[in-house]
Amino acid sequence: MSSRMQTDVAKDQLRELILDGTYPSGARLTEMEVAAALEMSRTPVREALRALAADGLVRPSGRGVVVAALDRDHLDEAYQVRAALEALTAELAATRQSEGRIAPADLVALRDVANETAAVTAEGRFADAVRLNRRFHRLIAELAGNSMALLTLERIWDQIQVSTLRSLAPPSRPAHVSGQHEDLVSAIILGHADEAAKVARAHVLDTRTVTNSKGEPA
Amino acid sequence: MSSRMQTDVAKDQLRELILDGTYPSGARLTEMEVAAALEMSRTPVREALRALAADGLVRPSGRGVVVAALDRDHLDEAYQVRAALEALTAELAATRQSEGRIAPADLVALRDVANETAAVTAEGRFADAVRLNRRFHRLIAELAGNSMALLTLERIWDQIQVSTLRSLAPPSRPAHVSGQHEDLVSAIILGHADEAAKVARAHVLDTRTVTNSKGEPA
DNA sequence: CTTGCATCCATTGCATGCAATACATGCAGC
DNA sequence: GCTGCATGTATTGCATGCAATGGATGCAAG
Repeated sequence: MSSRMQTDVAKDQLRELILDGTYPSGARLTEMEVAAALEMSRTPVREALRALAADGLVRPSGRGVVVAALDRDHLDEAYQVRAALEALTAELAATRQSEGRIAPADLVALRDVANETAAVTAEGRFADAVRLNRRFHRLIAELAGNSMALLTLERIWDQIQVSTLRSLAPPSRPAHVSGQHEDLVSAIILGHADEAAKVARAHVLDTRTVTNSKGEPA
Repeated sequence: MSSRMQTDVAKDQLRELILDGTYPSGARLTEMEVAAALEMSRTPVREALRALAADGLVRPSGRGVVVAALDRDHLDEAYQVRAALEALTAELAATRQSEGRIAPADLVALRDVANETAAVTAEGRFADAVRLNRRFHRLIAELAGNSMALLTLERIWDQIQVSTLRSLAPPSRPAHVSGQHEDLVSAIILGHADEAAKVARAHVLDTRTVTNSKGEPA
């Protein structure tokens, strides 16, 4: 049964196509179109679309579904939830580290990703930067050892990503963001749970301000 | 389209049956059984089961699905996420209150539910207490005005509820719990955001300890 | 040129058929 | 009596047919 059903294939492929902007937000998808594109029947496509709707990536709109985008208010809400959860994962990761339950190699990997993210951002490779940034935050969530938090965050990240795709802008202060990442890594490595939580929350809310405000001056 | 499809009916009914213990955790459900019980074909049932699986209420298990229960570790994870999110909603609700954006009647309603919860708990009507307790927490999430947080919490509440159904035990210190509810209501009414967050987090983690520990003495 | 309405048809929601398959059952060998 | 394998069967995953529906289209009236 677990042999990757077509439903799963369809869901993963559609998710990918939505998150990389091939199907931009607002695009209308019909079962038959997608079925034709993925060369399968309507049934698995239908199930995939419903699953994506449950994840908030598409939204039923009259006939068929459209790729969803959060409006400004809902995007703000998503960032608030994300901030709360990333504060949690950062805190948990730092705590585990202070208890010696995190492998040094994992911390090295985390720092490497942070550095790589800073590098590609500085180079202006924004698509790569988005991917690495997300990987950075996911690594922390994984270090937290809370699968429920990770799962919940993945859903929220997806929604934020699809909602901010069109404004695929560089951070206004790349060095600032990289510095925050660095601070977060340090707090985790040092096992400072409260500090890690504080930095993580501030970082997420800061990111929200940058990507989601009209004209916040530096 | 929005005219309550059979898929939705099936999902809601099954969710209800699972949450009230009619289908206890571990019970195996087959598409055909459910289809017969709900008097519809396999297709909408199938979609409902997949939706419930995405919500974590059932889990595919070989042929068919079984009603899911979180093991001790995952239940702990769920409580951590819940604590983080309820701290957020309490904080947001208090903030809105301090900004005068909450109708007095809503606060009265909140206090009423808290009192009623305390009353039925004291009376030993535990099933009612569970329902009211959940309503209490949901009211706060609604006052927070963050639909994403509310949605996320609903999912987690569902999973916790189905996982703790069998131990439908009274809180070991009902007055203690009621006092925490009271403190939370007060913090929100006074608009003390930080305090509300702190109390909410502590309350959830306290609940976890009580319901999820082996033999914590009173 | 715009507005209202009737018609049409694309598209969905649901039912059902069919093949694949995982699990249970029972039998043989040890 | 226990273990391993073969066979049978229940149940799924997917495809497809059919009726319902709602949005688009075109026409007529103002």
